[in-house]
Order: sequence, then structure tokens, then C-alpha cells
Amino acid sequence: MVTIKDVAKHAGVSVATVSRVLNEIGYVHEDTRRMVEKAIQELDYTPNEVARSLYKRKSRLIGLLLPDITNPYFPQLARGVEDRMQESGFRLIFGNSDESEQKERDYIQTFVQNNAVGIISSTNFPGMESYRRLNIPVVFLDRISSDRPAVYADGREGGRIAAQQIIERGSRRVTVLQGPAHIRPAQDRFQGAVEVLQDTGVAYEVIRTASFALKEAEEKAKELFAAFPDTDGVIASNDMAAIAVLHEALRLGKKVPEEVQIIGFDDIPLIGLLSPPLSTIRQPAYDMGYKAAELMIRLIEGQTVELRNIQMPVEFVERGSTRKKPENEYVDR
Amino acid sequence: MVTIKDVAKHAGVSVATVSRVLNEIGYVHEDTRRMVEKAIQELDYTPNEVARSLYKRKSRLIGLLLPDITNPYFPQLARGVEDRMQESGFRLIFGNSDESEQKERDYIQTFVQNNAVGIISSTNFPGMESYRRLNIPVVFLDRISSDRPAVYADGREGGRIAAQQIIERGSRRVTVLQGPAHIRPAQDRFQGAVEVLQDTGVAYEVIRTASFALKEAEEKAKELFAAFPDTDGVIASNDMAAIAVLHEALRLGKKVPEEVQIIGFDDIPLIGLLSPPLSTIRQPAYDMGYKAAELMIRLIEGQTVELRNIQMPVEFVERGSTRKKPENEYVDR
DNA sequence: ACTTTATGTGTAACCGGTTACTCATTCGAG
DNA sequence: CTCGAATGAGTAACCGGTTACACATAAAGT
Repeated sequence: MVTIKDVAKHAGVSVATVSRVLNEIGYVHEDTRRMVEKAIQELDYTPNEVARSLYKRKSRLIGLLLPDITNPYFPQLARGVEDRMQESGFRLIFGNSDESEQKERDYIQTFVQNNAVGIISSTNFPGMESYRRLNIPVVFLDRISSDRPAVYADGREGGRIAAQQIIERGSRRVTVLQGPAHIRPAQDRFQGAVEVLQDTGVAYEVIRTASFALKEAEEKAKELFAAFPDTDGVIASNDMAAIAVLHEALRLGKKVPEEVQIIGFDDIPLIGLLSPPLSTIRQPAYDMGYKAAELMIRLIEGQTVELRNIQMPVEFVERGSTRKKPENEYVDR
Repeated sequence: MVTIKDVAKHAGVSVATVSRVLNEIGYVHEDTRRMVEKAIQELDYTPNEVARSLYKRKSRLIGLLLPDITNPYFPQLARGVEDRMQESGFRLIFGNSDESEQKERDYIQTFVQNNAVGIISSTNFPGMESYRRLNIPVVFLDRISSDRPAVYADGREGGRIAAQQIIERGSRRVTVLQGPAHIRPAQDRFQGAVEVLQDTGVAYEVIRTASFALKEAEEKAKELFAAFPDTDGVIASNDMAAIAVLHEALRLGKKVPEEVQIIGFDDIPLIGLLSPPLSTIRQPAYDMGYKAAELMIRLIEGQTVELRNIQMPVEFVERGSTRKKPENEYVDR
């Protein structure tokens, strides 16, 4: 391994001078700089980040914690984060938490042990002690917390839109899937939907789910149609759940969207290719990841951050699991 | 930050003794050990990996390089790798290469700079100088190279199976999508398919593609039906390409599988939920990632590895984009 | 001509661990 | 009872960078 000493020797200067050249700090004579740069070239030297990190007590590493990269929603988030970080020369230590508190703790610990300068996390436990103790910036992604900056989509509005749409398109006995209780955006969606359902006086039922895992979603889908067989509209807690519901509906011989309308949440890839293609509330996942990274970078650089909570807009994506909207409401105007 | 010195002071011993306790190395009196452990507890001390890594010249970090985590095939690979690594206490520095040589080089450099102990890569440039120079183990994943150990699926056999199936199911004018020329598994699939097509004397055409990007696949799908409008069977280079072909076929009003059969490759999530659900050649992506990590760990631990190239089996997954197999072949027996 | 200030470079301490080496004490074998 | 081996623990060098500080020389003010 080529070290700064080798470069110093080769260029006939001290390590301090090489370091100055590397970091473009302090005075270095133009001729000296050239000598050093030549030496660096010739020896193909790259500074060891570990040594640097040790002295500075900070690395160029960011911890990224997601529940499960295998869930089609998360790759987009991850990619957004990576792209922005990469632009500023940060690298990611990546982990799947599987919605397990222990795994989260373990990862947070290794992030700290590796002098990570920040953590971006789609945690399931935002209030966890491990986060509170940290003295590096934390940004919650697709999550909300009162103590930490966060980037998330407007779940409340999403829920409202979903309910409005499903009602306008004719559903009268709606079942709403309530996502995990401890995840704010999931609750917001739920509340937004219920809000509109109540205001408009449309009958609705609720099915609770505890996680975002596909397996659980499948069970809940069965439960849904068993408990409320006359449901004619389902607002799912996310697209994976919507898929499970769609499958179950089809299995039971129900026509979608004629007999049951289904609206998902997220707009994960390929969801528009199902049959019928799923209508959903789109979250800008890539952008959310990107913004979270951006926020993180500002935090790391100690810039005063005006906006610590970034709420992203959502939109209804009309596809085949909802019926066409009757166009008789606002005839003129 | 709590350091080993704080622990030593608190326990009334030297740092060497604390280190011995931590690493369970050398002689430490039982009473002393308890004192130290108590101090560690009370101060909530965790050793700094960076310092450790600097002295040992190796970290607990593994570089993982994938073309694009957003491509539905890769999350599974990544997850397999992560799960196995996690079992042995290794962590991942993760990067997307976007099939760009420059990005790969940059990532390899940072892996080295951070004292990564190994690199697992789905590289597009296995012969690249940057890999050859490395003196840490490299495992290629879903790729093949003569100089490095690799884990990949049996593409040749997969191609053969695809061709056999599509022929048995009645296609007589097959178009084969040839994946990127520099990616061996893609070529193997292609060759396997062509091999069978030639042996059986079925007419076939070829469309070349340069990358695995969805966008390109869409263009090529258009090109395919423009150049060979009477195609009645398509063997795609992967599922994303198969989706593009399916879409284009449907757009042109062709019935799938009645007029055109389509076989994909990979078996990515949700592909079985399309309409029609895509028949495909399944690669055990999660297992491949897991095995690659396992191989890497053996390499790191310096174990003599008998099997440096691990080829995983593939299988045909029959779904709706291929027709039913005529069952008249072996009537009695 | 004489301070000041700016420029240029080297020495050595430091970051937080690990380990080679040293030294002291205890134990067991002959 | 003696001596080598086993046990237990501390000191300091080391890993590869960064930077405070010292020092020398050149340029700029007065």
C-alpha cells in the first residue's frame, strides 16, 4: 500500500507538505506542488480514508437504513439518496432493518463505530433511545418525528384524495386498510381517508395491519372480504397491500373495478402493468430520497436549515382498478 | 465520545488490558475482566472501528456494487448478500454503477480507501484494470470472469430451456433478444437459445441490445415487431425486456400468448401479476447473493475454496405468456 | 535600515485502537 | 528448594493521515 510517507519521500518533501497539497490548505510553493502531484501520479497514491477519518473523527460515510430493499417501494428511495450523496462524494453504508428494533440498534451502532457523519433512516422506531443519543444528524425518510428532521409525503392529503376519488367513482361501502400504528405517514393516510369518509357520510370499515410485509397483507386481504363481503371499495395502506387485495378479490370472482374499486399508495414500479393496472396515490419516492440526502448534506455542513420537515406532494394516478369518473358534476363553467 | 482510555481509567487498568478483554486474547485475570466489563457497561463504550481498522489495515466493510438497485432484479441479490454478511458481522458499502466504467472505478477506489476487505460486484467490466490490481478478494455476482471467483446462474441451460419450451408450445418464427455483448451470462442465455433453435431447425431472428435499461428495451421491442412482424415467439434477454415486448405486442393488438409467446428471464417480483402473467426462466437471485457472500467470507478468512465458480440452477416458470403444452407426445408408456 | 507580515516547509503530537515487548508474580516439576 | 513455564498486566510503538507550532526566508511598510 502506498502511503503519504512514500509520496513524501519520492517527492523529497515532508508528509505535512504532501498533506497540504492534498487538501489545498496553507502555503505550498507552486514548484513544490508540482513535484508532489507528480509523485502522487507516479505512485498512484490515494489517501487512506480510514486514517483521515480517525484524526478528524468523521468519515465520508452516511448510514442508510431501510426496512427491506426487497419491497419495491424502497429501491427508489435508496437510489435518490445515493445519487445525491454521490454528487457530494459521500458513500453509503446500507442496511435492512426488517422492522426489527434490534437490527436497527445494531446498524446505528456500526454507523457510529465507523464515524458515519449522518444517518438517513426509514425507521419504525423514531422515538428510540438509540436515535436520541446520537450526536450526528439524523434525517427520517418516509417517516415523521418531532425531534428530528424528516422528509415524507403528505399522507393526510393522500388519504383524502383516495377517499374522494373512490367516492366520486361510486363506492359506497368502503373498507380502509390501516397501516402500522407506529408509523405516522401510514396513520396520516388513514386519517385523511376516514376524515373524508365521515364528512361525506359514506359507510366504511377498517382493517388493521401491523407491518408492510406482503405476507401479512395477504392474510388481511382474506380477512377483509371475509368480514366485509359487501365491500365495494378498498383504500389500501400501500401498493403491496393493494396487490394482495386485488388478488384476493379476483380469487373470489369479484370484478375489479366493476364490483370493487381498489386504490393503492406509493405507485411502485410495474404496478401499472398489472391487470387491471392499479390506481394509486403516487409518492415521489426518488425525489424524497434525493431531498433527504440534500437535507442531510446541509445538516452535515452545519448550514442553518430553515425547513427541517419537508413534505412532498402526492397525486392520484388513475388506472384500471377504479372506475371512470361520471362527468356530470360541473356541467358548465 | 467514550474511548478505550476512559474505560481503562474507569476500571483502573491500562488500555492494553481493556483491549485484551475486548478481543478475548492473552491472559486477563478473571477479577480484572469483570472490572473492565463493568466499566464498559457503565460508560456504554463501543470500540471505534476506524481506529481498529487503521491498525489492522482491514475493516469489517464489504463493497457491494450493482448496476442499478432500481432494476427489480437487483434488490433480491442485494438482500441475499446483506443477510449473509450480517450473520458474520460484515457491513456493506453500497453503490450503483449505472453500467458506467467511471462510476465503477470511483467506487472501487473508495472501497479500497475505506479498507474494505472484499468486493462483490455485478460489474459490466470484469476485465477492468481496477479489479486486476486489487489485493482483496473480489466475487463477481451474476457475472463471469476467468480471473475471479463468481456466482451466476446457468444461462446456457436457461436459454436452452426457453427455446425448447417456446418450440414445444408451438412457436415457429422466434425472435431472440441478445443482451449486452460484454456480459457473459447474457450471451450464454442467447447461445443456449440459438443452439436449440438451430438444432431443431426452427426459424429465428436476432435483435441486439446493449444494456439492461428499460428504455432501451422499449425501443428494441418496437424495432422487433417492425423488422419481424410475423414473429410468433420472443425469447427476451430478461424480464424487463420481456415486459417491454409484451407491452409493444399488446399495443399492436397482438394476442399473447395466442399469436405471440413471450418468455422472460430472471423471474422478478410482480412479474407473475402482469396480464398475462409472464412465463420466465427463474434465477434464484436471493440465493445467488447469499452464496456470493458466503464465498466472499470464506475467501476473507483465507479458507481454501474448492469451488471458485458457483453456477446456480435455473428453471422454467410456466405462466400466461406461453401456451399450454400439447400433451400428446407420450401417450402410453 | 528595521520591523512587520506573508510565504514556505519541517517536526512532532494526535486520533483510538492493537500488540510486541518487558517485567513481576505464581505455579508446578524435579 | 530451585528454576523454567504459565499467568497477569503495563509501556510504548505503530497504523496513515492532519495540523499546531516552530523556524526560515522573502516581501512590504515606515
